[in-house]
Amino acid sequence: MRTLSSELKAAVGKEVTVKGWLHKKRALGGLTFINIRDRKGLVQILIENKDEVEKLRGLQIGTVLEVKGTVIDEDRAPGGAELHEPELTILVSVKDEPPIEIDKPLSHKSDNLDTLFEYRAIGLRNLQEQTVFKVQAKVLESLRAYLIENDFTEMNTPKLLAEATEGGAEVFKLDYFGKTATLAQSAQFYKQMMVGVFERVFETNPTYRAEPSATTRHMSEYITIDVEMGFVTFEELLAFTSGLVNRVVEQVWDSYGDDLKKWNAQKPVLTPDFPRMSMAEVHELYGKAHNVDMSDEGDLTPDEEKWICQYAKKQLGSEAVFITDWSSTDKTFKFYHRKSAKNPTLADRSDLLFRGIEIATVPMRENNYDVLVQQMKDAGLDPAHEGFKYYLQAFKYGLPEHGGFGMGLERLTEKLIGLDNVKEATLFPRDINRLTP
RNA sequence: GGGCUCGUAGUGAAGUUGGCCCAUCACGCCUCCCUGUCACGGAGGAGAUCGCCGGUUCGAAUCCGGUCGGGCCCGCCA
Repeated sequence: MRTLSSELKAAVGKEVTVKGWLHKKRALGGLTFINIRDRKGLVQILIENKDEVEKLRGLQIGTVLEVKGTVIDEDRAPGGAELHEPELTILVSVKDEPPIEIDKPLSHKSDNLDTLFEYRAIGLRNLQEQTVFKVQAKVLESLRAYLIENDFTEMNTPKLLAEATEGGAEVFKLDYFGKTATLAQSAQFYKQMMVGVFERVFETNPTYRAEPSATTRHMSEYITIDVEMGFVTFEELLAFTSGLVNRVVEQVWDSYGDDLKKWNAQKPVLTPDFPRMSMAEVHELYGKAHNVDMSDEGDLTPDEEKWICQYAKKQLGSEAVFITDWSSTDKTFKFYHRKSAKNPTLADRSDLLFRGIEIATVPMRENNYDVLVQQMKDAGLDPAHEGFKYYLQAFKYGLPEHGGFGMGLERLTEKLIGLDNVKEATLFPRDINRLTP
């Protein structure tokens, strides 16, 4: 029977067997301490027998071990217990030393990220590094729970598509049995179609963009938390999204608050329902503060996103803020967005900014078939095109008022922890320069 | 796509107004000492043709040209 590091304290006095990786060795002469890493953490083992210490000669960190020993209650040991009089069995001997540290903080300087990714499989054995992805898994777990509690059906839609028709981003093209296929730039069409079936749907799957971007916030493959809900008003949608982010933050800090201290991560200050600021308001405030005229800008500049988040934190008491009142007459308007009933030159759209970056677009969709077809035509698209045919079916045969969002999982993880680059929050990042490991 | 910037042992850094440098420091590694470490401590040691190619020079990690590979910002985009 294998005992895990987390179960050690409860097994005081017993003889147990632990299995894991040699994580650290400290030889003090007659005393040698080693740490064994397993999926729950570390076990400290005190070795006094010289023959047992000799078994490790020539073996490096990463060696897979089985250790039988007696659990001793010991205040001086991490976790309050350790193994004594151990008998070591080498399961996998490792003679090559790891290329990067696994027991010291790794450099996350932008110049060194390449090294981090080059040795990703080893570097992540570092307990501090693991935290990033434990947090990310918790983000997914908690938002999934929140969505399921709210009657959402989880689904998976195809990522291999016949053609790019959504517009906007560049897409990847690949050979598909002689035809040209594209990789999905979003689940947009499918999640809307499924509103007509399940009312509330979500998925957390990869999204592909072929944009030649080289920034700290873009990748060519990333996970989108795609959520779509029917019979919802714009206000209800924004409130629901606020609730989801709040829930994620609470659960992440409940589970990993201690580990996050090592990253100097501060728990986000949030209001239950995030504040809203209009695009015009942001341009004006930023313009005044920087003595520039932003009124002609349709979108937010990266610097505005950073600035307005600091403003919202100080003035509105929230590190998350919705930017509303987007134009419906410039390129930021997509044909599937809904124009505002009160003012048709604006769209019922909002971007969710968090800690200086856009983490989600949260718009209402045009659900009237005739209006949607007209907006397609206005955008220079052909509603009769095969790429739109199946999408439009859903509307023709009845789709209620609906809206949703696409939230970037890695960006959310990055900002929760306070990392500087979205790639640090990605297990194996894909960007314009990197396709491996 | 545009601008800027970086490349020195396995890792992270110093040196970059040419010569004190066949290259310095820390971590890691090897040998030895050390009975409570937990970023253990101490002594010693190995490990780098300074990304690559060419040029200038008596002399190049350092200057110049080219080239390869990163990074940051902007644009695109989410």
